[in-house]
Amino acid sequence: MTLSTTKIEILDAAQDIIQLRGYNGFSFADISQTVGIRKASIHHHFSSKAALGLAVIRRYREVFNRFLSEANSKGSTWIEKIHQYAKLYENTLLQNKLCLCGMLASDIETLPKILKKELREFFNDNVVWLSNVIKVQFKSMPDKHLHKIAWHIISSLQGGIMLARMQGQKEIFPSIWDALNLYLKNLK
Amino acid sequence: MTLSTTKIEILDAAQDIIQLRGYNGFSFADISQTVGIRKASIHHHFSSKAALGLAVIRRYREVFNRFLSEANSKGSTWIEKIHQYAKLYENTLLQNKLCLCGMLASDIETLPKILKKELREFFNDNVVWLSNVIKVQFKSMPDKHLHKIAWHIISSLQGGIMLARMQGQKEIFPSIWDALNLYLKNLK
DNA sequence: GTCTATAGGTGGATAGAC
DNA sequence: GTCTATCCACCTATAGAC
Repeated sequence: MTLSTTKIEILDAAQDIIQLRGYNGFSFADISQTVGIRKASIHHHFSSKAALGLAVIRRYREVFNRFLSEANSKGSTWIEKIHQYAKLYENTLLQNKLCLCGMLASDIETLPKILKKELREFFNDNVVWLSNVIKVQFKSMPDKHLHKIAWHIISSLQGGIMLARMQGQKEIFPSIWDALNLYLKNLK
Repeated sequence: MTLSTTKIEILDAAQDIIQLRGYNGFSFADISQTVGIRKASIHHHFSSKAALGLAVIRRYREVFNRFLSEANSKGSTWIEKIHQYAKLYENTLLQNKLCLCGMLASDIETLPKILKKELREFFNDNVVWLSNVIKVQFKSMPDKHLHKIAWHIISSLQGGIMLARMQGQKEIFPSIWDALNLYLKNLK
């Protein structure tokens, strides 16, 4: 499926604003200004705010999963793979943004139902990927335990990016990776 | 300072809604309905939305700090103290809410300046408390390292509560405490 | 201290011309 | 596919009666 330039620009603008200010902090007026079209014209491309939000999450999820696949094929150690995963968060922080889905996770109670579903699937993908990465090292570890570790990794990184940005001290984030790294190396 | 009943009810309602839906998801209309007074009457107690928000954070911070002081005087081990800290988050999750300040941390880009300042001080208090608790066990550990560990604990718990609520799987949270516990026990 | 009434702004969304 | 014009709901905030 090919997207028109305008459609992509709208998606880009919407994603940017959501990662910066959250779902309730983004409006058609903001996008209108960034893209350079009128509010009414956005509705030609996306029927509603929810439809636009859904499209943003879907695209983000696809891009994210493509990154994870590629990280897999690079043949590095399990720790290096998780470090690449962490770097993804750090790059986001350096743009003063949160992970799109981390931001939406805290907005969950105000989201249209269809967005909640897509959001949970994004995190399921993440848990599955991390679990598989860890499993290579700990072959006999039960899935339940693998998932626990995966959720801990995601929680630390999502919390870390959120707090480092809030505090205006980006150096907080790398130190969280250090701690996480120590935790992973002591696993058995 | 004594607060009138109405004032307290307004603070309670505002805090509840912010912990559930965030700063941009809370309105005078919501509070009006919960407390049972008209929107205009709220302005008699709090001059603006920002003033109300600030009062909510200040009170939360005070209550939180009182809890931390009490936890200190209970003479339990350092791990038990941090576990009590984690329990505080778990109780919040069981009400389907986020930590007030965790929620506001993700809303940071949309907050009035005065709220940002108070928010950062809340987290500074938390870092100081955790650092002091850990220092009892690791007396020669440099402050910088203590702060790293503190930020990691806060990040995991804030991220954990956010994700467990989002996923609708509250059992994710205790498993994050397990991981954190393992991390702490391997510190040296 | 609470009310009604209202101002002035912004939100998402729609109709219809071009 | 983009525009103008408009709708209605909701927002924070204020004036002034009671």
